[in-house]
Amino acid sequence: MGANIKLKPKLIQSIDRALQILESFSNEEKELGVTEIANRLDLHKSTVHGILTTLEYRGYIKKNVKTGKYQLGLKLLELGNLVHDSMDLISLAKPYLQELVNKHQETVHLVVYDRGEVIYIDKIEGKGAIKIMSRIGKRNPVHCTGVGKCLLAFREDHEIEMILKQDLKKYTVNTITDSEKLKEQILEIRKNGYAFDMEEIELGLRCIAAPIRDHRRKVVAAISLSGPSMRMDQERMQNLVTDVKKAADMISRNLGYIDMHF
Amino acid sequence: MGANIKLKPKLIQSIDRALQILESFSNEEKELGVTEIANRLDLHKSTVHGILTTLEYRGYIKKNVKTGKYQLGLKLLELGNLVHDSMDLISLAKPYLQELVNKHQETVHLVVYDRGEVIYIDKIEGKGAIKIMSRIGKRNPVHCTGVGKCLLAFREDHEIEMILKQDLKKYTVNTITDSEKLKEQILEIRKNGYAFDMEEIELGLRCIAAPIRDHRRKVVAAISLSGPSMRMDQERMQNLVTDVKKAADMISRNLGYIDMHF
DNA sequence: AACTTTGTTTGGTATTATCAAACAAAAGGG
DNA sequence: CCCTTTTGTTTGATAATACCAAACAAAGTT
Repeated sequence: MGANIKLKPKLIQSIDRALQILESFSNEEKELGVTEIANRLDLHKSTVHGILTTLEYRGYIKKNVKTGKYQLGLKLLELGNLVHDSMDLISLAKPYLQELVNKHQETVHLVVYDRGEVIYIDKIEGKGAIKIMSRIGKRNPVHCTGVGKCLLAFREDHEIEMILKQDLKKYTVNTITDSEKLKEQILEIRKNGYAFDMEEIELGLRCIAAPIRDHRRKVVAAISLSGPSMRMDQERMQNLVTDVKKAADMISRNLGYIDMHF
Repeated sequence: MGANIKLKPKLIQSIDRALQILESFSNEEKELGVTEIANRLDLHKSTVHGILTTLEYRGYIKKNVKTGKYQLGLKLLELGNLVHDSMDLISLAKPYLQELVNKHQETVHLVVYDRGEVIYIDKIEGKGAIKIMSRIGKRNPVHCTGVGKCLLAFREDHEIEMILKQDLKKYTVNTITDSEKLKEQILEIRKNGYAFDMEEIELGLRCIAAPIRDHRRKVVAAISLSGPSMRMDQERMQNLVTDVKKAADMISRNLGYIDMHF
């Protein structure tokens, strides 16, 4: 669970269960039955039924009358859109991300940092046949993604130390699990203003990432351009750095960031 | 509440309250405090606090450490996106809607029917200075919107009768509140395959709407092109009908609909 | 610095969510 | 086609749990 060291606070059981039910749905499992959910969360089906009734009444769940199963409701589309619209960052960054995609035909991500993890808040796919497995709202660790290392590099020292102290889970042979080595790279990233991910979370996946700063010069987000290793040799990656950094800088400027170099 | 005749079922209080809290947020009120919510929903602040803690733990709510107030969380972005992705209709319709917007520079909507009401599931804004007040996820009555009348016209007769029997709320001087007159119009819409909204829900707002059918020839959605009356005179509207119908037909075809006219 | 207003924590109480069991309605299989 | 199995729904008794109130803490305001 990343650097989320927070202890589980006193939760309201029924609400917590309701939220867990919502999260049981996924792109692979768009429809779930009562007993299916009950087994998964180890609850009684009558309990699940009651929760579903409440969720359905408010539009968070919809029952498919044909199959009798349940699926996520349109209320979530509404609330999701509300969140989307409140994030100025997304709409502001969109044109620059689109430009990157158009020019290089690789998938681009926009992410923010949240409690020791990275959250994808926008994504534009390249035309390439190879799709990157990612999803808006998805969380990933910081130590093995380009954007993650970018965001980590500009956090406060004590927070970095905290992450480094924790167990750096190994995802591939390239994942950096040695905290000393990661620290070195963080210093590099700070100096250069960009990061690479050399198949550190998934074999065959490489990316270039760069940080986004707001008007207070604080790093608040990061973008990345990812592609399959076969298209991402060292030389091309080095060439892409300029464009990725430029896009990130343009977004920063739109957030009120003023470059002090002159 | 439209034709939603459903009685309030036995709801789980705490969950229902939690959902009501989520819905308290809006574009105008992105941040709310504990007591603010408590007063609004007539709950004790300790109760609200407990619910918020649970919602926050799961990421549905995020506390702004600067202001101390709460706002909607990124988990809703994730779930909203999940719903979005499961609706093939949206992505499938997008290019045709975009084409309409590009050509006519007016706002376009994509809607579905749900329990006697219309729900907006996508929207692309025109470049025009006058913005249409609408929002993805918003519900509107069927009797006074172009899309609503479109969707109603192709429902089963008994459902139409049910809607007609109900009180047709007056929104403007142009709102059709006479069920006989509405019935006549519905027959017209069935025959012609498109509907007008002549400032029936909001003064100064007109639109052209057309139905979308799936592979079973069933009307499952509708689109509309809306604009301010000053740009929407009778002549232009009549001219727009062709393009709106054409876009709707193209989307229908993408859903597997096969036209039997030949 | 005193006073509001706000968010948070606490624990007793009664409401309420939960469980189990029985029912109903489909689905599957012989 | 009927019987079996699985699934969704309803019920009511019980104990757990969400709720309220009151007290506390921390800001914000005058």
